[in-house]
Amino acid sequence: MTTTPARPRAAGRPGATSHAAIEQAAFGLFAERGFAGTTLDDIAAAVGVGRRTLFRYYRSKNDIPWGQFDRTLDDFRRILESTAPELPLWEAVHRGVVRFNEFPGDARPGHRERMELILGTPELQAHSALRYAEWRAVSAEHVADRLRLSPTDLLPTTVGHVSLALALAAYDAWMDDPSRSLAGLVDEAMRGLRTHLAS
Amino acid sequence: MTTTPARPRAAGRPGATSHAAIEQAAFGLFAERGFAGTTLDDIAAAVGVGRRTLFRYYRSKNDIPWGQFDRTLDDFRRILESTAPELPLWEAVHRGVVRFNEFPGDARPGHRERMELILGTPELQAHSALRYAEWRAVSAEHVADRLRLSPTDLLPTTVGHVSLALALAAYDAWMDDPSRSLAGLVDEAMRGLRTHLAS
DNA sequence: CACGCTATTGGCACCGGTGGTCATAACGAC
DNA sequence: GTCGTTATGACCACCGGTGCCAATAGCGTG
Repeated sequence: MTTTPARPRAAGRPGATSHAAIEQAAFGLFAERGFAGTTLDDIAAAVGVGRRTLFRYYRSKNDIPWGQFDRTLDDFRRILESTAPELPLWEAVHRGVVRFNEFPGDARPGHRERMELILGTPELQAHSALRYAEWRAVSAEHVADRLRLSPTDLLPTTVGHVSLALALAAYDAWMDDPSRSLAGLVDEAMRGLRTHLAS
Repeated sequence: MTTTPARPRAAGRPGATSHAAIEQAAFGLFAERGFAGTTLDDIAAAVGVGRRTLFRYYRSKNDIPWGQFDRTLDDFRRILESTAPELPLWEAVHRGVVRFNEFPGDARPGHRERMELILGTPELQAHSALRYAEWRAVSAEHVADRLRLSPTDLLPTTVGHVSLALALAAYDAWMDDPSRSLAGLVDEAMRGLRTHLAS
């Protein structure tokens, strides 16, 4: 879980590998043989490390494609906190989601490969639900903060679920058409929803 | 998968059990020892069949709590089809979701037990994502039909995701407060969302 | 009533992911 | 060099899931 620690000075035996090395080896194998077709033994061998050691870097095989998601969540939290407070709440959250999905050009291919793997593999789709729950909690907390409600109240959780819904709809569309911008699709999904509900 | 077949005349050897019997035994054990703490051997023993046989009634352990979900999906489809065509689309879908979540008083305790298990068990939360995808597809198809779009277009998938989002937010709230009506919570979530987005 | 037909059962072997334990290796500090 | 610390990797056991196949139990027929 803890990403490759950028410890000031290491105390004991140094790690035999790193998250980056594992992910690189793993993604290579996944691309070659598919996710299910790649065993942990394969990955361990490719990394040059014991199979048991992999579990000290990732909680499970399913966690490997998600990488260091906790960091990503911190980013999202920071983005939401930095939205202009004078914006209507819905728009603040929405812009946060959009910004969260803006990737610099060079990060895009890697991100796309990752998401294709995740969204195209049933085991991983299922596993993602747990990650999404953490993501929703972040938006729900933001909404609860601004409205002085509890994060478990109906409105904050609803906004959390709906924000995720828009992002996932955008991802679905992005999978169909890589040429579109992800952030643009999130925006379009929101416009579609508002129009849909406005009648 | 196929629910206990109501075959007109059986040809070969009769089944040794039924979906109902398996679910009953399984839910009993889950309540007693938890989902993870119950092995398939336990269930098989309780039902009085071989472990191997369980897999002919349910694809996996995770599928047992969901029961006959395909039937439920058919219900949902029928409910959507029977909504008044003069209603604005968003409202038709919304009412469909609300009706789908109205349970007759006597079905409620069982349904609640089932959903508590599902929503409270990480493995099952994850597995549910696959079920939700089928559910979303039903609403997306309905929207696509009425708008003469493809079910994979952005608006239909968005509506599918958002409808599910509202239902799940309602379930979250229902878990916190069993005294509320589920359908009422779906309705309240939708009202909250419309207000939220209207500013 | 015996016979064959047929669908279901259930045992068995096997794979892969996951978790526990423990001896051991490699480093920094003293 | 010794000690404390930390990560490693081997061994083991468990469980879910799958392919294979022989055994089985009703049914309809002759």
